[in-house]
Amino acid sequence: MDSTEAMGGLKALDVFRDLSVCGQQMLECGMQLNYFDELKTIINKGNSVSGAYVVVRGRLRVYSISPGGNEATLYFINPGEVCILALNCIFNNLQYPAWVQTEPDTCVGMIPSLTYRTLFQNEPSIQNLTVHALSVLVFRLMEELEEIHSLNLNARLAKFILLRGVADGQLRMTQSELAAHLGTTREVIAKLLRKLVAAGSVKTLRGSIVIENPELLARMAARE
Amino acid sequence: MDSTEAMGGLKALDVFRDLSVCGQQMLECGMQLNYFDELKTIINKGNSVSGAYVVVRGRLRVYSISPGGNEATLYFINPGEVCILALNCIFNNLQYPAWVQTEPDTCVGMIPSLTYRTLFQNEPSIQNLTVHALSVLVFRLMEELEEIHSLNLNARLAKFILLRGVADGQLRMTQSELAAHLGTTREVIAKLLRKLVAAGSVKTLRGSIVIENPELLARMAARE
DNA sequence: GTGCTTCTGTAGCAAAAGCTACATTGGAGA
DNA sequence: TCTCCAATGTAGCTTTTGCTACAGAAGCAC
Repeated sequence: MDSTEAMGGLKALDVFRDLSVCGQQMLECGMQLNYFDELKTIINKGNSVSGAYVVVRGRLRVYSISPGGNEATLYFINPGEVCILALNCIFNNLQYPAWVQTEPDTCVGMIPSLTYRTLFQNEPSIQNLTVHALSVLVFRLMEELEEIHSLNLNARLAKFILLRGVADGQLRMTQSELAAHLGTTREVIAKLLRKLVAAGSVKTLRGSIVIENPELLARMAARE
Repeated sequence: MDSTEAMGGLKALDVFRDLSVCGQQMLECGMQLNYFDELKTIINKGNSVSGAYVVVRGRLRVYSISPGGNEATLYFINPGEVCILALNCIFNNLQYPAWVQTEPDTCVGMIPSLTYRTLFQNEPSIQNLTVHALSVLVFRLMEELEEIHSLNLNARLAKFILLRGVADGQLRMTQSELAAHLGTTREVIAKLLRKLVAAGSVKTLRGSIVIENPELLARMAARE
C-alpha cells in the first residue's frame, strides 16, 4: 500500500512542516539529520531506541536474521515515512525487535523520544500520523504473511521483481541481496531466475535483473 | 506478547469502563453486544466494516485463505482487546482484509464507526488504547513472520502446542484445526505429531493433544 | 597485464512439505 | 446395538526448497 493513499495523502514530512518543526526548526527542536552514502546497519536487534526516525531521502530496510544467519526483509520504510517500530519502542519502553539497514544515499532524521512524546500529546496531527503509520505497517505485514502462506517462492520472486523494478524495468540488486529479501539462499534464487529467464519474462545481468515481459511476469506472480 | 504487559496493563474494557461507556452505558452510546455459542465466520474478506469490535468473552481468530482453499491463522484477539484491523478500516475507509471467526462461547461488542471516531478525537485514553492495540498487533505479526522464516513446521507446531495448551497441559483441537492455524494440511500435522509422540513429548487423543514433557517440547520448539 | 574478490551458472543430493489414497477408530445418534 | 461420520494413522510419491561444491565471468586494485 502506498503511504500517500490512505488518510488523504498525509505524510510525515508534511505534518512536521505544518508544525514548523521541519528543516532548521526541526533541528532546533532537537532533530538530528544523519546521512549515509552506503549500506549500513544502524539498529541491531535488542538495541534501545533513542528517538523517532523519519526517512528524508533513500530508504530503510527492516529485517530479521534467523539463528542460521539468513536474513529476511520484513518491510521497507520509504521517504516521508516514520519508523513506527521505533515509536512503538519509545511508547512502550521496549527494545528494538529487528535490524535496520540504510540503502545507499539515505538521509534519516531522528527526533528524541521526549520531544516526540510531547508532540504526540499536544498535536492531533502527530496523533493521526502515528496511527496512520501503524495502520500502514499492519497492512504491509498482513499482506506479507498472506503472501508467504499462499504463494510459492517462484511467484514471490516474480512479484518482488515486478514491484521493485517497475521504475525503469530494471532491478539493480545482486542475487544474494534478493535472497536476503525473500528469506532464502542465493542458489535457490539462481535456480528460480533460470526458470523466469527460460520463460522469457526477465533477463539477468551482473548486479541487476531486466524485466523483458511484464505481463508474463505478472502472470507468474499470480500463480499459487 | 501479552496485551496486559506493555503500557501498564491498559485494557480496552478498563478504558471503556473509565469512560463510563461500558456495559449499560456503552449500550446507550450505541454498542451492540453479540453472543456466539459456536464457530462462526462473522467477517469475510472484502466486507465493509461498520464499527469497532471489542472482545468481551471468548476469542476471535483472524485468518487468511489461500487461492487453494487452505486457511492460515494470522493472529487471535483475546478478551479485553479491540480488533484493530476493523479500526484501521474505519479510519481509512478500507474493506476488511481477512476473515474473522468466533470461537465457541464468545461475546463481541460493536461500537459504530462514528461513535468511535468521536471518542478517539476527544478522549486521550482512547487514543492511547488505539495506539497500544496497533503496537501489540505489529509486534505479534512481526513475531509470526520471523517465526515462519526461522523455524520449520515441526518447531512451529511444538511452539503452538506449548503456548496454547499451557493452561491444563492439554490442547483441545483437532488436527485439521491445527493445520489451519499453521497454514498447512492435516496429513503433515499427523506426520509431525508422530515425531513428537515418538520423542515422548506429547500424546494424541481424539480431538486433543496432551503435553507429556513440556521441557522436551520447548527444546523442539527452539530448534531451527 | 596479474591477482583478488564478488557475482553468477550449474549440478546433484538431502530434507521438508504437499498431495493422494486408503484403513482404522471412536463417538454420536438412530 | 448398529450405522454413519468425523477424526486419526499410515504409506508412498511428487514438488519445493535447502545445502554443498565447484567452475566460469566480470570488475577492481595493483
